Parts: sequence; C-alpha cells; structure tokens
Amino acid sequence: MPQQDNSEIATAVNNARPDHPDRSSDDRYDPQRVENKWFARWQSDPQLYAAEPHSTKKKYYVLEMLPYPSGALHMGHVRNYALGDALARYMWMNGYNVLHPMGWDSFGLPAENAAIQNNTPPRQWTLGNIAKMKAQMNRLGFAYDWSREVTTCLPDYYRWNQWFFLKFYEKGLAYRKKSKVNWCPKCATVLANEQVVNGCCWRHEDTRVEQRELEQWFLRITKYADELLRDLDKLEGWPEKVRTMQRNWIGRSEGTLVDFKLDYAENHTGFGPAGSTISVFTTRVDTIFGATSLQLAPQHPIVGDLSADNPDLRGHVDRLIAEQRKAKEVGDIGEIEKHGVFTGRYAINPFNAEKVPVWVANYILMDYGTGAIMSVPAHDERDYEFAKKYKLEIRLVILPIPSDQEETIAEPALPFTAHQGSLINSGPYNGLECSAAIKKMSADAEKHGFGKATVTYRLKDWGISRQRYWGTPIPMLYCEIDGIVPVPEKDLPVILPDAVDIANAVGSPLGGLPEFVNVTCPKCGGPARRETDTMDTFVDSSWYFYRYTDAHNDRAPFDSKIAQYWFPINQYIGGVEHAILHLIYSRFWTKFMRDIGLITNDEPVERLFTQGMVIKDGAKMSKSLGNVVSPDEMVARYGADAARLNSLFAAPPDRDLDWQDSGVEGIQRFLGRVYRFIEKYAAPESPDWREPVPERLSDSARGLQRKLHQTIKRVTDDFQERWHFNTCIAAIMELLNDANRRMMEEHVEGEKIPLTFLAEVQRNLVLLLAPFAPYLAHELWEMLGEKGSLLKASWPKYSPQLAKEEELQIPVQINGKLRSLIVVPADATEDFVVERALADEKVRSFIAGKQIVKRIFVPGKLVNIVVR
RNA sequence: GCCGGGAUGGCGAAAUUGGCAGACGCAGCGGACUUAAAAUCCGCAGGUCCGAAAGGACUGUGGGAGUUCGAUUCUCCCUCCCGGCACCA
Repeated sequence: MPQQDNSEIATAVNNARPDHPDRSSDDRYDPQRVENKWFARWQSDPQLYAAEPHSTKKKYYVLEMLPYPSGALHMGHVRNYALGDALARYMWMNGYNVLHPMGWDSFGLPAENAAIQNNTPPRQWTLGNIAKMKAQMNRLGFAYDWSREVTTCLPDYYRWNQWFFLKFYEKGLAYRKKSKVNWCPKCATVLANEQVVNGCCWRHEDTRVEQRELEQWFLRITKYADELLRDLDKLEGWPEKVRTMQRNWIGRSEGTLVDFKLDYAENHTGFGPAGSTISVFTTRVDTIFGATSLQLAPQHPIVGDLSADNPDLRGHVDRLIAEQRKAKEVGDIGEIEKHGVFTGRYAINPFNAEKVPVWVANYILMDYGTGAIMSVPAHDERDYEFAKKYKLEIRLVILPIPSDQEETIAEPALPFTAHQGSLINSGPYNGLECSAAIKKMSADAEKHGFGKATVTYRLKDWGISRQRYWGTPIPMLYCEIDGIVPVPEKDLPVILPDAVDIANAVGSPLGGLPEFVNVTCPKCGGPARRETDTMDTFVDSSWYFYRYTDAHNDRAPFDSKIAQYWFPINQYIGGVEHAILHLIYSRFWTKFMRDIGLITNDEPVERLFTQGMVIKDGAKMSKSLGNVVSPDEMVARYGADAARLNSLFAAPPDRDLDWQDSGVEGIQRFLGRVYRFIEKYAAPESPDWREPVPERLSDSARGLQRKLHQTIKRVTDDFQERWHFNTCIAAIMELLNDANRRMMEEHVEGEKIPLTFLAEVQRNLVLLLAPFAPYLAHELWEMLGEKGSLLKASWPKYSPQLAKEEELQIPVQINGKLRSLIVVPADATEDFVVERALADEKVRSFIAGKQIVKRIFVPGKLVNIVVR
C-alpha cells in the first residue's frame, strides 16, 4: 500500500462508524473505574467462587501454594496466583466443579522477629498481615473460595497437627532421640538452620554457633523412603526436574554391611574395646580383598573409645573434626584436603582374615552409612588419593574385561573404578564378574554372620522439634513416674498461650510459663511437665490441602469421603524452591494418612507445575537490591488485569520472568484497544444484534470468521495442552488486530461485516479473555448486553470447518532454499501444486538449464524441487 | 564429578516438535491527527551487500561435525549460563 494512503486510513479509522453516535476520547478505558465497580460487586457475594459440595459435575481441584503472611504480596505471588486463577476460571467455563481455595502458612519465625522488634504479639502481627494480604488478593481479582480458608496458626487447624502427631506416636513413627542443634551462646537459645549465617548467629554475627545435643522429636519418614522413591515414577504429571531432585534427596544406595572385628592391641593392652565390631558399608564388596585399611569418621564412637586414654590420638581426632566442620560451614566438604591418623590398631577382614590398619580420616562422614568404610585404594578415587598420601598399600583386585581385539589384559590405570571387570587376588572369588561377585559375597557374608546386603538412604528422619514459640505445641507430657505420656485426644488442642516473653527467653519460650509447663499426668495423676518445643512449620503445610475439602470439621481433620471426592489435587502450582522439603513431607504425610485409613490415594498431587521466578534487571527482586516491584503500585498504575496479564504474557510460565514496566504499559494499551473495539462497535440495542449469522459472508467477513475460529483453537490448545499462556494472549491480540483491520477496511472500502457476525466476534473475544483479565472481561460482557454471569459462561468452541483456510500460500523451495510462494486452493492435489510451482516464473528462472532430480510435496506445507 | 534445564533480533519471546525462522509485545524509526504535547491510529524494521526505487543476492537460531531434498527441531563432540546433589563409601 502506498504511503499516501496511510493518512487517509488513519483519519478514517479515528472517526467513529457513521451509523454510530460519535464517541470521543472521553471513552478511554479507565481500569480503576471498571475494576472498582466489579470489585464491589464481587465482594458483595461471598459465595461467588464457592465449590459445590454435592455435584454431578466432574471435579477439578486447582491449588496454588499457600503464602506465608509476611505482610505484602510480591510479584512472584501475583504470577503464581494469576496462573492458578486463569486455570480455575478456564475449568469453570468448561463446566467443572472447581475447588480453588487459599490459606495462610502462618506459623514461623518472622512473626517472632517482628514481635521482638516492634513489641507486637506474633498472633496480632500475623492476623494483621493476613487481613492486608487478603485484601490485596481480592483487589487482584483472584477467585478463591474463602469459605474454606485455612489459617494454620489458629487452634481449629493446629489441633489436627497435634492429633496427627499422636497418631504418628501411636504407630511408633514419632520418637524422641538426642540430636545436634545449633546453639548461640549469646542468645542462650537454639537456632533454626535458617538462622545460622556463615556458621554464626544471625543476630550476633561475631558469635560462632555451637552444636549441642538435645532431645528432639522425629517423624520416621525413612520408613517410607523406598515408597517415596518408587512412586516418583508414577508422578508423570510432575516436572522431571523435581522428581530428580527428590531422587537425589532420598539418595538410595544398595550395598553390603560387613563387620570387621577389632584386633587386640599390640603394644598397649590396657585400653580399647578389643574384639568389638566395626561395621562398614560398601557398594563394592567385590573389591574387599583390596581393602588395605579401614577409615573411620572422627566422630565414630569407637574412635572415642580408642582415644579416651590416648591424648595424642584425641588431639589428632579433634583437629580432623574441626577441619570437617569448617568445610561444612563453607559448604564444600568435597574440597578439603584429606587428612587422617592411624589409631595404632588393626581389624580383621572377615573374608580373608587379614589384619588391616584402622585409621581415622576427615573425609569420612558420620551421618552416612555406618560412619566407617573399608578403604580400597586401587578401586576408589578418594581412597587412592589417601593411600598415596600416607603410603598405604594399593592392591589391584579387579581387572577390566578385555575387548574382542585385545589378546592380553593390560594393567588398568589406577584407580580403576569401573563396575565392569573380573576379580583377581580374591581367593575363592577369582574370575567372577563384579556384579556376580557382589551378590555372592553378600550372600556369603550373611551366611557366615558377618554381614549382609543392605540399602542405605541419604534421607534422614524428620526432626520436627523447634525451640520456638510461634508454632504448634507438641502434645506430649513428661511424668516422673510414667515417663513420656501423650496428651489424651480429648484434651486437644493444646492451646499455644498468648502471654509469652519471647525476647528474653532462654531455650524454648514456652518453658518460661509455669502454668503451661506444670500439669498433672493423665495416667497417674502425679506432677508432669509439658513438652515446651513446638513443631516445624513444614508440618502445617504437609496436609493443609486436605483441610480445604472440609475446613470446618471439628471432629476430624477432614471427612474421608469428601477428601476422596476431591483428591488427588489435579493441579498444584508453586515455586520450585519447595521441590524437596514441602513436597516430600506432603507425600510422606499422604502415605501415612492412607496407612491409618483416612484416605485412599497414594499421592496428594497429580500434576505439579513449578513456575519460574520473577526477576528484575536480571536479578531476583530483593529489598537490598532495590528492584522490588510492588503489586499494589502496579494495580494503582495499570490495574489488576494489566498486572496479571503481563505476568502471563511476558514469558512462558516455567521460565524466569524479567519484569519490565514498559511491558505492562504495552498490555495496558492492548486492554485499551479491546475496550475501544467493543465500545465502538457494540450495538446490543440494535435489532440486528442477535440475528443468526448469515450463511454467506463477504470475503473480509469470512476472513475474520476464519481467524476467529483459528484463534479459539489456538487459545484452547495452548491452554489445555501446553500451558503457554503467553501464546494464548498473543493469539487474542492477533484476533483483535485482524478484527480492527477489517473494520477499518470495511469503512474505507465499504465491504460489509454484518453486525450480527461482529457481535459473535466480540462475544468470543471477551470469552477468550475472561480467564486472564477477569475485570475487563466482565465489564465488556455487560456492555455486550449479556445477562448471565461470565464466570460460568461456556468456553467457546471452534468449528474446524470454519477455521479451515480455503487458499494456501505454499512456499516453493529449490534445493531446500525458499525461492517463491504460490497460492493454491487448500485441497489442491500434488500434481496440481507441483505443476503450478514449476510454472512459477521465479522458479523457472532458477531451474532453467538444470535437471530436475526430485520433487518433494508436503500437503499443505511446501514444495521442494531438487535440481542438479 | 553426577543429574536436570537453558542459549534464537536492541529486549521479552514465537515457530502447534523435520517444512516460509523471528508470530505477539517492548524499545526504535517514518507518517496521520493536534497550535503543541499526550493519547490514538497507519506503516517500516534480523544482518550484510547490490539497487534511485520496486526488488534482488548472500547470510543468520552459542560453536564444530553429521543424517536429510530440507535441521532452531534429530545424532555426536565442544563452550558458556541457571538449578539440584555431592569426599554418599
């Protein structure tokens, strides 16, 4: 189109259609006006988004991870909830009975910190924050069923934490044992791991955190380690990344336990538990004839015994412990230099009765396996490094299997760590292949009573005791006569008392409250002491989504039948930072609940989606960087719809999103264009508005109709199958652009688009937009004269027939390079299309004088002529 | 070290998984409207080169090879970035 025409069209388009009253620039889309109007309407109907308790519809449970009530939402929340909200609305429009609840993960440390800093009770601070954030969520227009709201810091919720704890205890899955905790000498209290910064107290940066042994409550998650691992294979709706992270975390390892007997001391007979056993764990028992030393973790109990009367050894061991701890604090235990010390003692290898020296080494971890290994320098990198340094014997016991070409077996380079090979220097096992040897040797060890095949896990039991105030009290009592006594179920909940001095507490703050601590034993009636620790907040979030199904039940955590209807969660959405802890605890809890007959599902979540982070200027938003974008500010400047739409449009949901204000401005322009498109052309009062669309349409109208149906297909497909909301929105933009262009051409060229068909386009455009920009969509729906609620209006359907192109532009390649485009009927035959292609002028000039070797025709896609 | 995910214009990205690379949007440029600005609307736009222009040629999806008529897509090797696990025996 020549340049001069542009101005003419621009002018024309700027004028209203002649058959409409002139609408001037006063009609500019004002998001605040529209959103405030609908906000008020939605607030006045608390049942608007309620899930139906009894329904014949198919259910859909969509859930976003519940927030910690810090006081304000951030853009990461907005992105998370915009995703879930779009999905919930889409499923409503597709006729599902949707459960879309929200709640508050409201126990935890920040409330205590705030209490100390502002002198506000944690409860007050927390509930105030919840009110603020709930208001933000509502203003953003998220469609939550608030009648099911769960607030984990309230007794009607946490009493069931206590109830579950008693069940765990009953089943022997809650137990108490001594365990190391972080202790700050200045605070005189225990710190959570999160409160330890570079090995120092977060409040006293110059004070090193000490390790103290305390009695702690543990939940036996390791009982489910194998099932938790196995069932990961079933979770096909989960990201591979998360499944891998959980597999790593569980860290299953098959191997063999072998007992070495400690030999009698040679030179110093006066001490040392001669004849006691050192159990080692190995995955390579096939290499045991190559074991030339044992290596013990410095914290190993036998090391303690051996060094008790040996100050020299004690000194060495203490240094090894210190080195290990330092490396752990820095976080790179893999990098420290290996050190060790010979204990002066020997142990007997039960396979060949050989005496091997017993060492203590800083690279052996007490909390993995048995804290002791057999060192096989020839077949393990670490052992090799250590043996070289301390000149220990290196004995080859595995040879590589020769390849077909090789006549003789070459000596392998050391260390030779491959699992394929055959045994030498291994007595009766010589000649066996590694995996066969492992099986046979494990079996033999078991037969002779000095070992057995076993499985170890990296996963540890879950320590849930916290020496903190703002959490669920652990419902346990300690009686001088009866020992550990659970609080009887009928006495639940154990209420968390309000008046507690957190700031000056020594140890658990609840311990400073005699009226809380001192109780009578329910068994003997004598004096007893209450447990003063509270539960880890991950307990709260391990089962909260079951509570949503029956949030007001005061006889049980929830009704089994109701939970069975809603579970598993169809779609769970949240940040990948919860990929391990929260999601493993939740899976564990579900399996336990199944085993006590509460539910029937094995897994809580069918499909999991982990959205990317919201970043700004290439960095995670944080107060210290000053790159925080506040949702409130976005709502005030651009409106909730624009803020939400931008968080869906700027990147596909699984990728990190770099927030740019200019992007929101673009979205706001788009929403303005949608508004004006409806505003300008809608004529619901016209008698033609609701007439059926005529069979025959003008070319331009037919083109728009095709675009409409193609768009419905694209948005539906991208929503349903791919979750690419960015392309959904792009498709809607294209439809709008196409419609606007055709209306403009109609005006210029006088080619009619029937009003009744225009109405159809407008209705569908609004429907497509409804899950993403609910405020504007509702406003436009009303402007189109629609009476029913948009929330549950039917999602549009497309007609494949009407979406079909009648003519296609077919690229013609010559030797794979695009040379021309030809237009052919959509149903043209191969012969027809190829003939047309060959007749094309440009094509002819390219193939002139050459020989056609091959013609490739891909129906509807392209023609490729191969010439030589 | 092992595992997972990435790399496409100035920027965010798209390409319905082997078939026109860059849709849609941002930023940019030109134009219309306006006294002017804002807002709005129309148009241009990967790079290099040829051409006054219309148009054309070459080149281009982190790098290198390969398979194929045809590769952002498949195979192999390499580089860099993000995430997880890690002296795990």
